[in-house]
Amino acid sequence: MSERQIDGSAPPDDSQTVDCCSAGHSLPEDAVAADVQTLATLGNKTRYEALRLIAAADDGICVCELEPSLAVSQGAVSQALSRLFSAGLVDRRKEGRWRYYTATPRAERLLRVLDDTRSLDDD
Amino acid sequence: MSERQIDGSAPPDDSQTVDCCSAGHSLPEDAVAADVQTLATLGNKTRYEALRLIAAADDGICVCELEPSLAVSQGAVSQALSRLFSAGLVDRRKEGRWRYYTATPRAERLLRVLDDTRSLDDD
DNA sequence: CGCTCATCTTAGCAATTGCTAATATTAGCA
DNA sequence: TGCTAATATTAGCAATTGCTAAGATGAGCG
Repeated sequence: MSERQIDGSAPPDDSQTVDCCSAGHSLPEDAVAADVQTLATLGNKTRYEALRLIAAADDGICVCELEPSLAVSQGAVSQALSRLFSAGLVDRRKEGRWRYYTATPRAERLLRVLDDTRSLDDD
Repeated sequence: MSERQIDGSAPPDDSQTVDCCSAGHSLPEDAVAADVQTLATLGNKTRYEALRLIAAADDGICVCELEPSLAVSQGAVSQALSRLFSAGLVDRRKEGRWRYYTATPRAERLLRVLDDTRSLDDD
């Protein structure tokens, strides 16, 4: 049975966390989708490391420089960068034959929080 | 062909971004793995929304309260919470028959950065 | 004790992901 | 213009994921 109702002992009081029919967190549906997309993009070793390398380079870095560090094929690197771009985590500029990638402020702040909280518990 | 070398025109100067054999970002392998794990955990709608709900509740929230808001089975909710816990994004305490979940500082800071940078570009 | 509720665990499967290999595109250069 | 280097795109496949359904576990209560 999954009738979810309490017989005599009530679980917690939901007078403030619940709005009308169930608990809510008040975030527009598309903001959620965008965040999930962003996080899923970074939740992959190739893309995460690509972003780290990009963020570590001061003035942008091109695909051909990234390739030797990421242990995947050229096509995979290109796919990773496209995905980072769609997620708003990198910007890119074309220069001659090369395409230079830079980290967006959003990406930089995310990386910073990860570093700041890795084994710490400040707030 | 994948011989990756420049004939006459050098791509960028890699005198500072490259260390010895290729570009590096100087993060221990297990820190990378942990971060990727954390991000992948949040890169899923069910788990992301679960964390949002948990973070929105002041004093913890139990599974039975989460269930109606997340459009998945009870088992799936439980799995989501376990994953959030392993990733260090929530803490849990047992109280009577119920299990209460709270967000960790790390989780709270991640959510805050997401909110702060959603459509903005400050740094 | 035996029952019921809250939660967790597991097996199994459909859907999604991430890669490689191959091919396309675009820009400089001879 | 034709060649080559840099990057992007695509198809296809193995591996992983996320869910449901079913059963297991553990705590309170009569």
